[in-house]
Amino acid sequence: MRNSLGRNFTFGILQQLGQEIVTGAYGRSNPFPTEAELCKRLGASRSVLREAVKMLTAKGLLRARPRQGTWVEPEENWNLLDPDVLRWLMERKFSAQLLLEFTQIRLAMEPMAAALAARHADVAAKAKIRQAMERMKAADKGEDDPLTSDIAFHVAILEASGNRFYAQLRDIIEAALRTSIQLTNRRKGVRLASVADHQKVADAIFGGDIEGARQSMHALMMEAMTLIEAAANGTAAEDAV
Amino acid sequence: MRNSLGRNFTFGILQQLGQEIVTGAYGRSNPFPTEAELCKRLGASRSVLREAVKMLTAKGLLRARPRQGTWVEPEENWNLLDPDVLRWLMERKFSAQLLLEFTQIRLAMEPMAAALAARHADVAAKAKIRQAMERMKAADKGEDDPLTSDIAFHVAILEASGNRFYAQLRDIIEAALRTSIQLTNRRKGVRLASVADHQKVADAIFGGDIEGARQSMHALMMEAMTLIEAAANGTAAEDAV
DNA sequence: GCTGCATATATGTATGATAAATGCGCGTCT
DNA sequence: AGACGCGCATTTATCATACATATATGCAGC
Repeated sequence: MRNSLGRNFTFGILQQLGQEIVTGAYGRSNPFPTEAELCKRLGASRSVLREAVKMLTAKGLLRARPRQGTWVEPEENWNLLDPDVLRWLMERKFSAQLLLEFTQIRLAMEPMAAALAARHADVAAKAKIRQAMERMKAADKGEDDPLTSDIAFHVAILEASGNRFYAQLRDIIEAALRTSIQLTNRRKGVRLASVADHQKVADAIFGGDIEGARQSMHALMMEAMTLIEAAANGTAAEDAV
Repeated sequence: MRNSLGRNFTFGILQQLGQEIVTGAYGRSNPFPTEAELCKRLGASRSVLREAVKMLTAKGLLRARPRQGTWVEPEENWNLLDPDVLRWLMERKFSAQLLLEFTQIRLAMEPMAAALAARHADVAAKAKIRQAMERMKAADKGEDDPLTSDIAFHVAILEASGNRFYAQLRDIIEAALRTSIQLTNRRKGVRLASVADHQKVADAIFGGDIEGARQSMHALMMEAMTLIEAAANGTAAEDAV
């Protein structure tokens, strides 16, 4: 039974190749194989292989031309904001540097999203934020999962912004948080931002306090950033172990 | 000769289907056709059609299951930050609202990128910014293209940030600017931000003035935002004509 | 040394056959 | 009557193969 990776065979090949590519498995010394070679190596027909390669092309990882072959695109052309690409990177080529760069994105976006949420959030959106806060409180008492409730909180705010682009960050922030927790957790019991700090953000949004929402979310992000910067300077040696 | 759309047949089908999808051509009343039907309609073989569909799947626009068929995903699952998707939207389903939401992203990201650039930019990155400034000055005198030189300026700063995610915004900002110019230009002679305002940003970056870079870029973005908000409120009727 | 044609090799396209997944309806058993 | 399960039909998924097209490379001719 091939279908063990979640969906279908093509999807599995996509994951495997995607992960291999982002980890730098193919380069000058080991160029990306030809169609026929990959088929043999992966035990796949040309159809599935080509479809997987096309998907990777669509994500900016590969490019192909007749006679010249298929090659891995330079990293600056990868669609880093594609959920799959970011997940592969985070899971297979995690580095504190990568997480730091990503958090710089969150540092810019999330305060703005909170401000927009304070301005536009409708009843349903606020209810979702409130619900996430409940989960965080429960998690604080050990009655819910801290990671997923934290994700739910940030996602709820992004969606409450009423801006489709901010809402789109949902998947990539989820991917990043889900893997980055490893780093911060590894450093003995460093606690993430407190429930109270999250509550401040929520309250500002509920009260329509635009600047308050922006600033309290900014504070939250700076907390995370500080932790990551410390880890980036501290775990280089540990990572090698 | 089929190869008139830039690359190959598959690529052309990808563009066409992508544009059709984002404009809402397929919905409840007109579900996405089956493989065989599309092949006939587009005069394409199953290979190219399936590969194009896979690429659209990779961008979050489509999803397929045996017996159930292929369908257009709800809009919140589209990868709006994929350059292709954004371009299709901007070119084929342009709206002031969409541009406004996108500019809210720029409003958050670009000041941060400028701040990072003021902090990290190396000699080469600064040279590129300087070069873009020269182009803008030339454009102001009618000796260069205003649009592409403006794009070059913003892209140079994004790349100077030293953050891969910010650098990745290059393509989507280019796509947005290239099409959005229509809107602002349509309103008789509204001028874009002045060369002097851009120069302020550049100078702050050259001088390592982090907060200055952030603030001057923020001012630049607010200028653009104001124009777009005005257009969003003003051109609704015009657009209908 | 240059031009241009032949050729080899990679991807691109076309097509037929078969497998697998799954909604739906029919029939059966209780 | 109702619940259960079996088989059928439909659509994508996969496989195999043939042929087309683009293009880097090298040889031939000047």
